[in-house]
Amino acid sequence: MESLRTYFQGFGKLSEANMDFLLQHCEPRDLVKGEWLIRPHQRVDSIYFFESGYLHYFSYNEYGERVTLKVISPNHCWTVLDSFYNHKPTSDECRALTNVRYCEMPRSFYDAVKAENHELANFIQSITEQILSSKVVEANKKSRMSVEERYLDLVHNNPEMVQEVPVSIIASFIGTSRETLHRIRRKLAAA
Amino acid sequence: MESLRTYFQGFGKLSEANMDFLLQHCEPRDLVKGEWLIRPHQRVDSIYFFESGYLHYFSYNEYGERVTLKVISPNHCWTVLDSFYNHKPTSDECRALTNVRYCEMPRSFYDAVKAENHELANFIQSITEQILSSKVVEANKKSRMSVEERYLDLVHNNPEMVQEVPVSIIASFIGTSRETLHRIRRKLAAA
DNA sequence: TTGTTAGTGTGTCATCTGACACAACTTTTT
DNA sequence: AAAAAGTTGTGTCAGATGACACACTAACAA
Repeated sequence: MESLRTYFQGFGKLSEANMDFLLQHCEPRDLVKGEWLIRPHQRVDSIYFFESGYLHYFSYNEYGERVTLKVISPNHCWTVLDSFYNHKPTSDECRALTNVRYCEMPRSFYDAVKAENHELANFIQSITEQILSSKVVEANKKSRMSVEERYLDLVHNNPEMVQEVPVSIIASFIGTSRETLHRIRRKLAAA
Repeated sequence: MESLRTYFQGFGKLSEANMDFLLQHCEPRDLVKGEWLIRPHQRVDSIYFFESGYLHYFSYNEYGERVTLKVISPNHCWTVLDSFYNHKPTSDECRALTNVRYCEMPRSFYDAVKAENHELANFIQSITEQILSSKVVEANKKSRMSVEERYLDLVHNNPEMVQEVPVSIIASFIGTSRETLHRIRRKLAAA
């Protein structure tokens, strides 16, 4: 739970009372490797914070091919925003790639936090703004990068993920085939 | 100014008094083709709403190549979020591709709106959430699409932009070269 | 232990793409 | 009107990529 406190502190100052109020309502939970966090066609009614482990967030395209949308790493908040904000089911899925420890904040509590007091409402607004901003910065950065640059970026910024997650999933995460990623790795190993 | 009212209404209900308060502080302005909205190394201290015309939002990579980050279409709000939220200069640029009519909401007013009353604060929070959600949905959608699919998507959803904006800029917007986009257009024209 | 399944390493080949070169056409400037 | 600058159409070619095929290894269950 302390990692979640640290995570929130990174977004700005918050009184101790409000911070405790926030943390009180986050349920700690576990998944074993292979379990689903999100099953297809369910509604996502919680925000998740991951303390340890990796998850695979994916969907299927019109040809039935699995498409990786994200590999979720520890120490981040995450949810299926479209489903969470708009109370609608998602066709996406999310499965544990390793054993996972996480916290769950149900929507009812998220709404309660926003209504509790000004400081908490502003804090949530600030988090939303910062996540939005970093999403856009990240998307811009990625749009400039080649597959090889994206892989090197991953090795540099998230070496543990590269160890823990199958090559085939990392390949689809960075937008290429298993074979092409393998060529890149072979080339880098030779150098 | 009515198009801005319609745009805001799309995000949910808002009392007439608050809607007027919101619209009162948006300054209508113009750009002629080729003028800069954002110059390199400036700080972006406003949110913009575009009523007509197209703009080119771009930066330069480490090799001095110009990279298109977005082609901005009418009836959307936009700003350089990282610069706006964090009060820091941006190295990006934004230039009018055609004559442009737009409204400007300075940060001072954005902050005042959030502090004005609960309804406005919630309204801003809701807009931020919806934009964040649609950003993620859009990024996921684009990650699944080939260059040709992205072009067809553009022709379908924004045919006017394809008419008004140079092919070379559309090409870099959808992440390919001028020549490759030309091949795609030739192929589609033949069919 | 053995069989099964999932994941990885590697070669071949057809196709796609980017870079370059240059001609044709448009728009803007002088 | 002439010149200059910007934009578009097109061919060639080398290099990158995806699809396929198959051997090999690791993980796991019977």
